[in-house]
Amino acid sequence: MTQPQSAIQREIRQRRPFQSRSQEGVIALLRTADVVRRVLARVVEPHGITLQQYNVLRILRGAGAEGLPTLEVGERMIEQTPGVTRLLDRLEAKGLVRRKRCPHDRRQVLCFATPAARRLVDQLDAPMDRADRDALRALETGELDALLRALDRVRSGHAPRGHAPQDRSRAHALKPT
Amino acid sequence: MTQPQSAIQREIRQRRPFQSRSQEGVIALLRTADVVRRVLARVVEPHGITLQQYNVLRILRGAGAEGLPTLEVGERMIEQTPGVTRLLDRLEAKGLVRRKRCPHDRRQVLCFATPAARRLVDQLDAPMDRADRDALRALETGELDALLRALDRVRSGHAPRGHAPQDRSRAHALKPT
DNA sequence: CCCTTTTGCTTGACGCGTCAAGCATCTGGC
DNA sequence: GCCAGATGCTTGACGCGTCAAGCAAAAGGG
Repeated sequence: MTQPQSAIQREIRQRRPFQSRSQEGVIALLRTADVVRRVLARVVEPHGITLQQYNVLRILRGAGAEGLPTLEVGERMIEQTPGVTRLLDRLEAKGLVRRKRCPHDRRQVLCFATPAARRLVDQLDAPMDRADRDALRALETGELDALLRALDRVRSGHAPRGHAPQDRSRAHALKPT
Repeated sequence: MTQPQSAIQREIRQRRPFQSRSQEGVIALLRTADVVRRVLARVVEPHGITLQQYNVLRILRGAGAEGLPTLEVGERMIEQTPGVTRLLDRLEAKGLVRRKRCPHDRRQVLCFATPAARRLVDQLDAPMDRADRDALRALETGELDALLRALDRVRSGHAPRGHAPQDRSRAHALKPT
C-alpha cells in the first residue's frame, strides 16, 4: 500500500522520503499533538492560566474536600514531581490552590482547589468541551474510534514510565475530573 | 458503539466518565505523544544532545553546504524563532553548528552542521529508525495506516499556525533530512 | 536620495519538564 | 526504643517554548 505522498511529507518540505512508515507515524503523532495542544491552550490562556495549570485544577476539583497529596497530582499528570511542586507554587501564589501538611503523615502535602479555582474550572467546562470537539472535528466517528484504538495500543506497548521497574499505569491530566 | 471502558480511563484513575469521545481522543493523543517523545529522547540523550537538538542537526544535515537561515530552520520545526535562536546558540557552543552572516542579505544568519554534527547524526540514523519502529511496534500495518490518516485529517482541520493569517504549511522537525 | 515599513533575528522574562541532590518524616528490623 | 532504609517533597541547574520588545539591514515610496 504505497501512499501517494503523505500530508506530513508535504508539510515538512522534504527532499528525501521517509525511512519507514513508522517514522512517518511518529512525526505525524508529535506534530498533531502539538497542534492540538495549542488549540486547547488558547482556550484557557485568556483566563490567566496555562494548560498545565488548568489540568492541575481540574484534578484537584475532582479530588474534592479531602485534597490530594503532591505526588498523587503528579501521577495523574505525566510529569515528574519537581515540576508539580513548582506548578503548585505558582497556583498557590495566584490563590487557586491551598496546601496543608497532612496530619497523619507529615511528609505529605495535601493540595486543594480554592473556591476561586472551582469557579474558574467550572466556567471553563463548556468551552473546553467545545475545544476538544473542535480539535478533532475533521474526524468522523469511525475514524475517531480507530484513532483511539491505535493510540491505546501504542501506549500499551510501552512500560508506564521507564523509571519505576514496572508499576501500574500512570496518568495524565486533562482528566474529566 | 459504547466502549467497555477505555484504556485511557483506567490509566487516569477516573471516577467520572469522559464528557465526550473527542475529549477522550484528545487526552489519548497528548499522552501518547508524550510517551513516544520520551522513547525517542532516550535514544539521543546518551549522545549528549536533546531531541530538539537532534532535530535541528538533522535539518541542517539535509540542507548541506548552503546552510539554512535561522527562520527556515524554525519553519521546519514547529517552533517560534526565539527558541530556535537559543537552540542554535547551544549547538554552536557544543561545536555542532557554525553560523555566518549571509553576504547577500546581511539580516540573515546562515546555519551549518559541522562535520562533527554530521558524524553524530549519521551515527544516530539506525538507532533512531529502530526507535521509531519500536515506538509504534504495537500497531499492525493496517492500524498504522489508519492512524496516519486520522492524524493527517486532524491537522488538516487546523490553520497552519493561527498566527499568520493563512500562509502555507509549516513543518516540524524529526524530518528525514 | 531619504524615510517609513518590513523582514530577520536577538534579548528579556516567564512557565514548564527533567535530572540530581538534599531534607524531613515514616517504617521495618532488631 | 533505635537506626538504616524508604518515601514525600523541595531546591538547584539546565534546556526548551512562547510572548513582547528591540535592533539592524533591506525594500519600497516619495
